Amino acid sequence: MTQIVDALSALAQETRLKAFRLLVEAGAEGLPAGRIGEELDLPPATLSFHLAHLARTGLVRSRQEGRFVIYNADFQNMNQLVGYLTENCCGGRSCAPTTKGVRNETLPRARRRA
Amino acid sequence: MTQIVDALSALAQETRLKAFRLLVEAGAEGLPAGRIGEELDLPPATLSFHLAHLARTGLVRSRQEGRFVIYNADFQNMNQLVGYLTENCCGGRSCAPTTKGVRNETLPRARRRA
DNA sequence: CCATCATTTCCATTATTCTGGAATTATGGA
DNA sequence: TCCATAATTCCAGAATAATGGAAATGATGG
Repeated sequence: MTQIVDALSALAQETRLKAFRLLVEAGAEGLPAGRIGEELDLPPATLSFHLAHLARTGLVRSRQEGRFVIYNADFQNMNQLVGYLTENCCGGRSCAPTTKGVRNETLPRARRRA
Repeated sequence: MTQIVDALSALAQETRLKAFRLLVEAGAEGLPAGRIGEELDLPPATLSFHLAHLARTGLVRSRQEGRFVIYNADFQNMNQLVGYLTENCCGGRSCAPTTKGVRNETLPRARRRA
């Protein structure tokens, strides 16, 4: 539960949510910290603070590459978070996205459950 | 985005997450405030503070019923939150729930009666 | 109305989080 | 080595959130 709360609070902040979305867009390769700071127009200390926060919760990982530190989203952990919410906070209902375009073929066929 | 951040931060707090889960369990009928305070062992002012927080974000609704105020989870809004996360924060990956007992490669969890 | 119970509001206190300048560490190149 | 660049840590102030006692509001039955 603590882990879940931590992960939620990591995303419950505009700057961090934006940063995380950039990393999601960037995919597995990730982005150098500075690139994120540039996009979000953040002073380095503030940027570092937020990236560290995301990293502490496991939603994000970092690796050194040359003089850059590359961050990337950890999709596995993000999956677990969404999984938790779906299972524990949706009362057994689908909680699947209902937005246009995207049809959830990824869902394992929600077998009826009376 | 503000809405999403607000909803996330509503859940990003242990007391509120617990309260919300109680309401999810309780389903559409909901629970009187006092019942929640009893379960979570909270002084009334603290309880009210957190319920109001959840209600402000729309994750929860309340109605007066006799001398009780009944709270219930708003599954529609919760769905939207999960939908947002799935679509915007999962990079197109499944992020799908394992509905009921189904095991997913990355989900080490289990437990919790069906 | 009055007593009582349920809940909220008020308010002060404490705790936590956010912010960013300045100093520091790390890396690579000339 | 020395310099430039990338990023983090240090630190302190500002802002926001959580806590809960006490008083106020609201609802119901007598």
